[in-house]
Amino acid sequence: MQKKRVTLADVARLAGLSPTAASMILTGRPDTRLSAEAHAKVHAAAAELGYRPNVAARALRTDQSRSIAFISDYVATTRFASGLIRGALAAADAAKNVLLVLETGGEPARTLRAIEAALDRQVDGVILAAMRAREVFLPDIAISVPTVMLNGTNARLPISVLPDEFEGGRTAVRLLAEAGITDRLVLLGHNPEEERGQFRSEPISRRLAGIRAEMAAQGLTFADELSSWDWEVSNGYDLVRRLLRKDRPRGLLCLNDRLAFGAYQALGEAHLSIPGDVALVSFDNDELASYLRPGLTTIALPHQKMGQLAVELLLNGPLAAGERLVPMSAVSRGSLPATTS
Amino acid sequence: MQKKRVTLADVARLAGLSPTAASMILTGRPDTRLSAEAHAKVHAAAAELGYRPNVAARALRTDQSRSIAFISDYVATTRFASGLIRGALAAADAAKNVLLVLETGGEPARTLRAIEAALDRQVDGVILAAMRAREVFLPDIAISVPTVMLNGTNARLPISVLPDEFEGGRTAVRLLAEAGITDRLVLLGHNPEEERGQFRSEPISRRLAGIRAEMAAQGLTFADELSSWDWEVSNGYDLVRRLLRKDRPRGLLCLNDRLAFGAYQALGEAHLSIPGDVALVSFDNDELASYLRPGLTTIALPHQKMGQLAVELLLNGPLAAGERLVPMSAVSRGSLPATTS
DNA sequence: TGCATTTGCTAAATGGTTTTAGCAAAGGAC
DNA sequence: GTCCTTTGCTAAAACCATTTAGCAAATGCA
Repeated sequence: MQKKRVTLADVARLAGLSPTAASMILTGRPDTRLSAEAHAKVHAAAAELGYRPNVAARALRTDQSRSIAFISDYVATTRFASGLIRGALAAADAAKNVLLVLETGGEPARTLRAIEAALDRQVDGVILAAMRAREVFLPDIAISVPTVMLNGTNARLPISVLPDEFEGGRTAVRLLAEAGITDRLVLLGHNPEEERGQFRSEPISRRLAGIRAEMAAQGLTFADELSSWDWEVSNGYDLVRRLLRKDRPRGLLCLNDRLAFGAYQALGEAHLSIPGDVALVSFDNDELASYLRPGLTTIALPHQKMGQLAVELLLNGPLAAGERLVPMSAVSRGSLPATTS
Repeated sequence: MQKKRVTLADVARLAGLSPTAASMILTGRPDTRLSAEAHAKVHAAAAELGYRPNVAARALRTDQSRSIAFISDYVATTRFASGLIRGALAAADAAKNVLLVLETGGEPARTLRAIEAALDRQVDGVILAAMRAREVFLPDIAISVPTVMLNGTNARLPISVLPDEFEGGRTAVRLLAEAGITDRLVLLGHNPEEERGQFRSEPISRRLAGIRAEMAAQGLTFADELSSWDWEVSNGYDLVRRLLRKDRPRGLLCLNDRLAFGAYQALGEAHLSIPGDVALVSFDNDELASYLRPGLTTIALPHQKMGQLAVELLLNGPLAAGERLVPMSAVSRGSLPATTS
């Protein structure tokens, strides 16, 4: 007993006009010559019947579905990275679009399948997102709709939205310098191969480049650089524990918040106080940063803005090649001593 | 110069058959009488041309879009809750479906808009998800497709997938008892109104009910019950700090992992060791639990399985009313003393 | 008045698939 | 040889909105 869906023809009939007229009026065509009276009648009829256009029919005719695909390697691995989706969702919603979310696990075969599934559904655009910034796999298939990379790069698709890691790196160092932490400074998480851009992540190389640049500008040097391939909590803990056996740092520059959390644990065990004995600055503004005690001062990844920008780029095309860098801003909590100004 | 999309008519022409035949063969109709030769020719032609069906056209004709809507209050508020989406995504993908993700912020107006947007797009089913288990707003609109609640409840829509909180609560207490923690036991996060089911969350009431039931069964009582409206890290810290001023608990039963993390911080400051001085059990298996030192033993919310089940229910209909309870299993890390068996 | 233009609207085609109804040929029963 | 059934396939309608081309009436201009 499902009531049949209301179609445009129903609206037209009730308004005493043709479907043509109803369509033109409801889609708000600019140059039409239909009377004000006709407009009123159609709108009234549509409202009365609760008319909702059939998107499939419209898509068939116009090749536009008002939906865009968000294809990512992982869906919100970090709570914070889910900001990418959230930002995209908000921007899509604002433009009366809808997001098709697909997950690839980073696997080429699934990526291909995901792109095809999206294309089959007539999406108006594709966002290829990476939860952790890095070079992204792009299958060898022509994507016939506008496409942007989000938080990742690929040489074959030079349209991307990225955090401004270089400036972010500089900001972190500046924060330390401004807080008067200028010696016994240790870098946590650096990885030599990484820095040479060999592996993983071009954006992370930029983060390091920014750090180096600002260190030089401030005339500072690191007393030590502890490298680690993974950047998990346990790595931070192990590195700092080992460090504390020989040296006592004054400041720790951690390449992400999880490393910093590990550092907190090691410092706590050694009964060192933050920021009195050791100050910390970190990157990402992971959910963790606000949980720690004292709160962790960190350079935030602007995930939400990035997601939003990606959708806006797609929708407001045409797309120009190039990178859009979104600023990373410092979130000051308690892991740096208050500036004496 | 975009090559035009390959249509079914193209395939039929190449195969030397009618579109009717091609359609029947490619959709795998069971009772057709087309020859084996015809099957071979159509499949060959489709493969050669790289034919992909136009989902919009198919949706128009069949009212089925092979896509389902995942409408949630928040997208992955907790990193862990994103398991809901991930599970749904995996199950959808396995059935060659796609997920339309929409966020409502818990607002009635946005919820209504989201449902309409989904229905406009001919989704085959709707999942109404809540990131934090609770009573969910349901707008007064007829949803013409199969619908399930995920991690939330609503009296008007009695089809839901929920964690088995009652059994989960019992498991937590059993874990403590088995580890020999039977006195100076403190409950952390209980809220009297909550327990009476007045506010927020029916599922959480069940968690408490399970705890009470198993405590009684084991002949145990709580030495103290610390209540708090919010369950953030800082609440756990404050409560335990205050507790330590007068008492020293032997075991802490925390109602979620964030509270437990706060407890870790307070215990650490007081130089109490875990699990030697104080043992902890908690709920959720938030990402946090694995970061802590020692790791936090916690009763996991089976988010991924729940998301998967929700999609499977929709796809394998017909839907019977009722709750599907998904078991919560214990994840043992280091916050309980090893069992002496 | 006669012709051209503008105004206000509609008929019909279109998009790509599924599905209903049915056709022609072959085979079977008698 | 006739009639009925089965086999293998197709023509055409249907789904619903958009859009092109164009029609009839009214208006403008001389």
